[in-house]
Amino acid sequence: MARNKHPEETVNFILDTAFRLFMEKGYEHTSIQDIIDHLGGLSKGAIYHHFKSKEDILIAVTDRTSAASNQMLAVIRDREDLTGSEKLKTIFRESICRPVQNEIFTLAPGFRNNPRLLFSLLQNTIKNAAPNYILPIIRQGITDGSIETEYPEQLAELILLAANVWLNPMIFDSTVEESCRKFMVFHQMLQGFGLDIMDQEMLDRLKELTEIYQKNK
Amino acid sequence: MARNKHPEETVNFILDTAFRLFMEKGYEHTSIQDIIDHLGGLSKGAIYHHFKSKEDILIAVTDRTSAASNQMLAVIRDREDLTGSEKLKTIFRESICRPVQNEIFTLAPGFRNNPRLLFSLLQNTIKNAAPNYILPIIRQGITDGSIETEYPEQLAELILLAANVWLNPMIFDSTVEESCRKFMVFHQMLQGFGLDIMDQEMLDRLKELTEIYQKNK
DNA sequence: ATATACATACCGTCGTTCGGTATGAAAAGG
DNA sequence: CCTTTTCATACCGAACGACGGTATGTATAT
Repeated sequence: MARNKHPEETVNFILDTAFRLFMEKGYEHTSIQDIIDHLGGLSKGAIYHHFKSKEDILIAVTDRTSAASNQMLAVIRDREDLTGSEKLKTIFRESICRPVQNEIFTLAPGFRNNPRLLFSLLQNTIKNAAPNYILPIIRQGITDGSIETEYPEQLAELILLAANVWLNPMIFDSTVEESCRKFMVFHQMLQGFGLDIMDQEMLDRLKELTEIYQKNK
Repeated sequence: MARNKHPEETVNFILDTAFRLFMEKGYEHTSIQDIIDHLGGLSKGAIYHHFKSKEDILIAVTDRTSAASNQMLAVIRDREDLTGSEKLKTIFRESICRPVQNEIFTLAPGFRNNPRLLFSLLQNTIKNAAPNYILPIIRQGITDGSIETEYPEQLAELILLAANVWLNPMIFDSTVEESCRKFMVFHQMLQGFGLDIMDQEMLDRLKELTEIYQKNK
């Protein structure tokens, strides 16, 4: 294949392809040759010129995916017109309501039988999202009186794990009914921490995403 | 190596060795050859005579590990002298207080950087432990008035995920301080569901296990 | 005698490496 | 200003070692 004047296009092309295959077949069941075959002419050398290993591709894929999400989180975190509690609510609404989720949820089976991808999601949740975005918001909530806890770091982790992992229909393959019930329990759990931030709109959207996923799996 | 008159000893030997290596090096970084090298004379033929694949070994390892745990869960589930709430408390105490945990927690790094092993723990928690052991107890708790919820299936999942995964120092590599704080948040979460079942003894034991793990990692 | 416990030689595929080519931009020379 | 040289970079593809897995052989227990 001819040399590309804009190599970042090639990199993005590889990442797009790898992400799709990782989601469809799982990381471990996607070989480098699989990626090459879906790259339309590009070779093994091209891949190993831009990435140093298969694992490196996975890291780049997840970094790129979480970058978009992180930006949304940062914007909400840094707003000055909301209480801590209101910021959390805004984050949950944004997270499930943003249209890009529709695409992702069609890339079934996603995280089922995909330990590596799930693991990287877990890592990103605990090492990045919780301490850098949720924790400052909870701290603000403590200050402005909208959240009460003695352990903001741990609350951030628990809430985010429940929301991002347990409540994610792609991970535990929930039916619409199960998603709905999980949502209610999650709502109750947040109330136990003094947070009343889940509403009907979010539940409806969660049902919608669950349906999209169930149809494509 | 000579033929063993009691082949189940060989099977157990293979499982012991594989489990140790999976915990120490991770499933993906343990090759069949690695296992053979630690088997003292046994060959690849022996392994593939008793197991049909590497994945099959992993399944057998996790089945055997959870079998012991399941038996304890079954005994407590079927007792007739305890309320649902009391059974949950007994399970949590037993889970962390049983001495066998000391051994397991020395097999660091355990689940860190070990997606497959963590994944099988997650699967066992959701597909087996929650519906077969915790759910009946919660149902009983609803009947006897010691637990209140409209969604017993989901509450079982959430509680067990929080306890087995999030609270497990081997998985998220918690310090003693962090374990302690997680315990308090978990306690608060359970209280939000009307359950006041965590006590000082459990916290002390959790600290102890965390220390054991931290020293061996 | 036969089924089983194990050994060994071998296979295809995997991720990765590496010597090589093609290309284009910048520097040097006219 | 045009040409030539230089050099970094994009990409190619054969080859490699290690891997998981299999086929076949052999010895032993029942």
